[in-house]
Order: sequence, then C-alpha cells, then structure tokens
Amino acid sequence: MTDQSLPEKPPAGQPRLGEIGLTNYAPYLMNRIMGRYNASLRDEMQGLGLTTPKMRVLAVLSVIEGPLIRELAVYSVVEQSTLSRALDQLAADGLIRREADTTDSRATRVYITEAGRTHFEMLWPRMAEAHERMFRGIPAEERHAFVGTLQKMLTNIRKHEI
Amino acid sequence: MTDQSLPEKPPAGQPRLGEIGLTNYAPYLMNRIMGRYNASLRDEMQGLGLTTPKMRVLAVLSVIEGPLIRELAVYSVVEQSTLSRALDQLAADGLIRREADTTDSRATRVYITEAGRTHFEMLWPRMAEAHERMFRGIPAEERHAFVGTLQKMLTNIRKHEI
DNA sequence: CAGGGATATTTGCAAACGCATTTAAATATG
DNA sequence: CATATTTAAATGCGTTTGCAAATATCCCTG
Repeated sequence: MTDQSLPEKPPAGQPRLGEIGLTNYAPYLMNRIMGRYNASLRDEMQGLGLTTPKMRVLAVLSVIEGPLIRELAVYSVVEQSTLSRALDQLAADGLIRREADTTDSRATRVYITEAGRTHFEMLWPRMAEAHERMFRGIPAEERHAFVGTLQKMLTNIRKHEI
Repeated sequence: MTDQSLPEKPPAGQPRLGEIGLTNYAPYLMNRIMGRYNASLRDEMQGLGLTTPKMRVLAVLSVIEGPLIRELAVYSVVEQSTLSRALDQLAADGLIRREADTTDSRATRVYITEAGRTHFEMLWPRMAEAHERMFRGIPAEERHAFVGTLQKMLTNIRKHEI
C-alpha cells in the first residue's frame, strides 16, 4: 500500500489522519480486513443460499440457546428489521424456530433446529478456513494478546447493553 | 455477555465455534466492534449530510493524493458502483474533483478539493473521539502490538491487489 | 386498577446497494 | 495491423436495507 504517512511528530492535540497514516490507524485496518473477510465469506455462502445475516444468525444460535430477537440482533450484528426478515426465511427453510417467550408475550425467542445445526456444521469449515487464512503466520501468543485487546475494546464500545 | 463456551478441550481437527466461544473468536469480536463503531459514526455524520461511503472517501483522499477510482474503492472499502455514485455527490458538493488520467484515458483520478479538506477537518475530531473511546484504558504498548497484528492480517487477506 | 409511557417485534416504503451489463480505451495475439 | 481480450468506470435494474410507523403487550405511577 502506498501510504503518504509523514515521519511521526509527537502531536499536541489530535494528530491528523495523514500524520498517523492509514495503515497505522486501527479502525481503518479493521474495516479493510473485515470488509474482505466478510466479502469472501459471502461469496462462499451464496452458493448455499445463505446471506451474511442468515449465516451470522446460524453461527450465533449454534452457541447461544434461545435468545430474544432483540438480543440476537446485537449478537449477530444485524439490524433488527433486517433480522426479522432473515428469520422469516430461515424459519421457512426449517433452520430455526421462533417460540413465544413464556413470561413475556411480546417477546420471541429463537432456536436453531436440528436441520439448522446440520446446515451450520457444513458451513463452519469455510468460516474456520477464512479465519485461519486471516491469522496465517501469526503465533499463538500474539493471537491471544490480540483477542484480549479486542475483548477490552468490546466492553468499551458497548453502550450498556447485553 | 452470556456465552456458553465449554471448558476448552485441546481440539483435534477444527474446534467448533461453541468450543471456542463467541467472545474468544476474533472475527466475531471485530464485527461486533466495527459494527458499533461504524453505526455511531454514521449517526454523527448524517447530520452533516454524509454517508459512510462519502466519509470514507474523504478520509482516504485526505491522505492519498489522486488515486484511481478502482484503487479508491479498495482503500475506502466501498463497492465500485457505490463509490461511483458517492463520487457524483461529493463532486456535486464540490468536495472532490475527478480528473482524467494523463496516460490512460480510460482511467480517472480523484482529488480532494480545498473545500473537501476543510470539510474533513471538521469531521475528523468525531472520528478521533470514536477511536479514543474504542481504545480507552488500553496502554500505548498494547495498542501498538494490536496495530502490528492488524498489519500482518491485512497482508494475509489481500488477494494480490494494491 | 386505569392510563401513560416503555418495550418487543413486524411491516411499509423510499433509499442504498451490488451484480451484471455497457461503453470506451488499452493491450495482447496472430 | 486488424481482431480478440482485458481493464476502467458508469449505469440499469432488481434486491436488500434500514428508518419510521404500526401493533401488541408490559410495567409503572398515582
């Protein structure tokens, strides 16, 4: 990448983006990386009739049992109205099941079906490959430290939600 | 976050997502973090009549001088057809300028105007705040290591492009 | 325990998106 | 040097998205 970053000066207030340099700026790097990661996964998934939201929903539901739709929206990083429609499709395909909450009749809980679990087992290796490609050549210790930092960041950016 | 991660077993082939746990899985964390980062930035920008693609274009152009549109699409993580239309708007607002490449008359280079630079100066503090919020409480050394890992990851996921 | 707000989810609709095609120009090939 | 292939960018068009409103239920307050 051709990057016109200037030699770093100790900045007074807020250093300019040009001073930091695009490739030293974490949000930029993260968007670039996730952009490609998500795009390549999306390409692989569409052969299987899955969109990114649908894939994310299955992934989350393979781990979390019966969340509320509102919670699922947060976990799966999908806008709730988009999620609502994705769930329609997944339910029509028999991969998930909506179930009224027992105590709050406004709320709906979502469960993955056996078919859904089987489906996800099929696509998990693709996700794992993409993950491995991303971390190729990065030693275990560095990966751990990286994830540790991500966890701190997640608690930082959470509003006060889930 | 309620996360049903099992006690880690040394996995044979590919550990399941449930075994790793969502909150130990880097791509998941990165999507969660960038999802919120981008959403909060988008909310702030729309008061200024800017969409995410337009903001990214200005940010990149504040650092990189006169890239080809195709290059700008990669740098700004925006689909080319989307970018083409975003450039229409930015040009209409006088924030950027398209200029035919001198040697290849198929190609177009994009430059930020003075007005565009001024505009970006105004919104940069917001981006810097969001960045700072994200890294709150994380010491400089850890931030550096984190960015170092991101840089390795970027080279990993690049196809063979820019 | 009635009424006003808060909360959970769905849906209408306009805008944004992205794939595929088109147009134009450069480069490779025979 | 004519033709086929590749590459750059823009655009047509169907799909997806996400905001805002609608619907239904819950909870708090007096």
